[in-house]
Amino acid sequence: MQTLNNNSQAVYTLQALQTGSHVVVKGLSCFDLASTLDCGQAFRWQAEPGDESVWEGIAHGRLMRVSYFNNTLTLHGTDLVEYETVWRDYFDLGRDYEQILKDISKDPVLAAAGEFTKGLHLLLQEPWETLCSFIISQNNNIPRIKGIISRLCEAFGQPLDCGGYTFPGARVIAACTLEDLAPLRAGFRGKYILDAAQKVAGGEVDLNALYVLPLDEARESLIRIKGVGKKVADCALLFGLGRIECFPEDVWIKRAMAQLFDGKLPDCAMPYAGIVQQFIFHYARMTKLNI
DNA sequence: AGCCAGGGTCTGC
DNA sequence: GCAGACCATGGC
Repeated sequence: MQTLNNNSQAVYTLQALQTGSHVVVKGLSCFDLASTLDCGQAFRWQAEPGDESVWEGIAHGRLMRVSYFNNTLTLHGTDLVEYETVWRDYFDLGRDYEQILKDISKDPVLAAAGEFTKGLHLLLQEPWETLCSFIISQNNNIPRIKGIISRLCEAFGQPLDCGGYTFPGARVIAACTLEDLAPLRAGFRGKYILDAAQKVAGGEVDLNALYVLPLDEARESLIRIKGVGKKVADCALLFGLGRIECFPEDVWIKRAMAQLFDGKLPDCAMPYAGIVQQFIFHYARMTKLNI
């Protein structure tokens, strides 16, 4: 079902129903939990052992258990109000990915990458958690990023009734010393985490302003933080603030761009740059570009 | 053992 | 503007 919002952009509306303490979203054809939750945009999701159709993670201060089967997404332990205020946007369920796939398939390489990664959705995560996570990501590998973040949450987050810990707020981290952060084993990134927390908690960097600031100004604001360059800033803007015009270029993307696209993103991808970036990243890593 | 990991900073040209 | 050393840590 499609309707129009006040910007005259097509809005994709899926039927969501509440059954008991679950919310069920039906008719979701272009969706895949494994590639969405384990493609290096978020670091706190885990598949049920032996079952890639059920995942558990903590976001927005809540433990969420999701499953996807037969074009139906089930969100456990929530209600329609929370779905509409948090999870619909988090899983980017208001966007028509079939249409995106159709549009980018004008380019044959993107068609292949899009088909390969079909179902991968962009996640709209929380700004501070995303910024902090991608500061930790620099010159690092995904398993170790997950470990550092896990220790960060356990040490400074709030325990949840059902297990696990929330991602600690910037204020909590800002009150720490470098020695407090030592157990995280974040290496040289510890001082960057502290500077980010201090600037965010102190209001020097206003993350909520970044939703609407012109892109270059938003980027400049983030780059004031020590340890934040263009790539980390773009990741925070894309994954934490939904700025899909960002196209973060890490080592994999640089390799893929040179090898697959002769350095230039095809025009048909431009309206969805950040989303397509995620397709290319996942495609490049999974195939190791041995084509 | 040595290289690499969703980079950034600092120095020196 | 651009190259190169360096930054901590852990997996392979």
